[in-house]
Amino acid sequence: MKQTVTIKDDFVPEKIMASGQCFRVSEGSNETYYFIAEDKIIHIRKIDSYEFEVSCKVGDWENYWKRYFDLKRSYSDVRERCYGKNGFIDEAIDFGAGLRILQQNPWEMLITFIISQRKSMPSISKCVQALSRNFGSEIPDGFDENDEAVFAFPTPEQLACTSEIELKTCALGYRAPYVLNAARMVASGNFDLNECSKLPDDELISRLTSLKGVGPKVASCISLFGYGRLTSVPIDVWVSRAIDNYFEGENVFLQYGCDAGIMQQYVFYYMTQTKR
DNA sequence: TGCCAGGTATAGG
DNA sequence: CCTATACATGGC
Repeated sequence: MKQTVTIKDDFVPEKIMASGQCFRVSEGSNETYYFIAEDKIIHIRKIDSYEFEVSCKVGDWENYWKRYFDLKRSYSDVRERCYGKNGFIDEAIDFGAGLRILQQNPWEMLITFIISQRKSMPSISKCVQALSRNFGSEIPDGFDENDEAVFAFPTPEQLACTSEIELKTCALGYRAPYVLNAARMVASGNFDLNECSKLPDDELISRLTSLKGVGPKVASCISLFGYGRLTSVPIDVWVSRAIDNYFEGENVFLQYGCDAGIMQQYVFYYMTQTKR
């Protein structure tokens, strides 16, 4: 169903697509963006300053996508209250205005960020696409920017009954056993992702890092993008470089408290886009 | 061709 | 606690 929605806050799909938090987004013609999450797909196109044309299943906009895009939160308020504490962060905020932290599915984040280690963002997208196409279910009436069928991200059960050999056909390399183990742990009920959402931030991280292939950085990404823990600050090579070169080795994100994860995202986007 | 990509596990000090 | 090294794969 097509409908017009009003979003009176930061929302630039192109920036979100390039921000390294979701790997199932693509751009079609007429600046239309295709987001896939779980067993859902949405097409989004800007038609006016605050007006967007969205196309998705009836009810999904209200019941799913508004939460996915974190539309309850005012990111312009966040930018305003965080501005002025640090010159480099201010630059990153200005550069990245339009970004949001998506509230994605924890299972998808778990697998996606296990895969992400020592891979480029395009490579991660290709792996996720291959996993979905090979092991996920086709989304009924779902079509991408090339008018081709779209596949949902595989469920824990679907991945649990694959093999390392099969997974390696998706270019997972040495991460294949990590992914298979995580899938079996979740599918068997030995690792309950829903229960994890009840844990405080630090316990959530330690629970996640108990899985093979999940270290502090990957756990921070799952915590931030999958569980909406905005205090999480994933420190990857780019953010680490920013800390070394522009923050005199100090983790300046901590002083932003509940907005720290958002500041991290602005800095990551700024660093990667400008190749600092 | 060597280096890097949204790192982690492991061994050794 | 710390540091060093191996790890698959693809792009440049």
